[in-house]
Amino acid sequence: MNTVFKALNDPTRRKILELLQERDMTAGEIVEHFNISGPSISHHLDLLKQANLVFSEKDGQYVYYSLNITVVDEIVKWFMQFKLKKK
Amino acid sequence: MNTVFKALNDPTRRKILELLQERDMTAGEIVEHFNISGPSISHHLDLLKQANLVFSEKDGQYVYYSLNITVVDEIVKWFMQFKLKKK
DNA sequence: ATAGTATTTAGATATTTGTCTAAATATTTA
DNA sequence: TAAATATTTAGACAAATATCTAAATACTAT
Repeated sequence: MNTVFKALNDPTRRKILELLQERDMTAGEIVEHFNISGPSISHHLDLLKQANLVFSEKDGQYVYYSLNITVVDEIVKWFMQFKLKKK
Repeated sequence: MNTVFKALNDPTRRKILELLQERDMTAGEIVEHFNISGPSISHHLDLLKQANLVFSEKDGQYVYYSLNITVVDEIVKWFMQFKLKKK
């Protein structure tokens, strides 16, 4: 849970999630959407992976990134405790 | 949204939210739940307030803190985009 | 008014974080 | 095999963050 909130605490990483929500992309394609160096984006992708928010799959010289929605369930569940218990 | 994710990116602050979900508390009561100095907790409460995650109300020499759930709606909505659009 | 309690503000410090460039690794193509 | 392309790793650095102690502010009670 720590890694998830950490991963979400950056506008660039949240934007990456929104991009991947449209379609899967290679690291390079993701880089093109930002004015940030490749290595920096690579680092962001690593943090998203550590948080289990994205998958990565190598295909030749490319690496495809895609969303992993299963963790979103956990987060929403965490927030729901605040909605529910307040009467 | 930035301030919200920032506020959530700390275990102490998330614990404070969970405490307040049980009942409203004074700053001092909150401090008792942690091995962290009063000023540090005060700073955490300030960040939670900036994110509109908590209210504070002064009553005599005490300051009562309570949850503000309205922001939770926005966050859940943000996460829902990932649940919905993936077909 | 003085002393005591509750909380916040100020300032300092060590750690974490986001970014960069340069270099390394992996793959494709000429 | 050599050159080109895609991506990650390594190392450096400035900015942000969590924490502390000391001091300031605000209120209560003797």
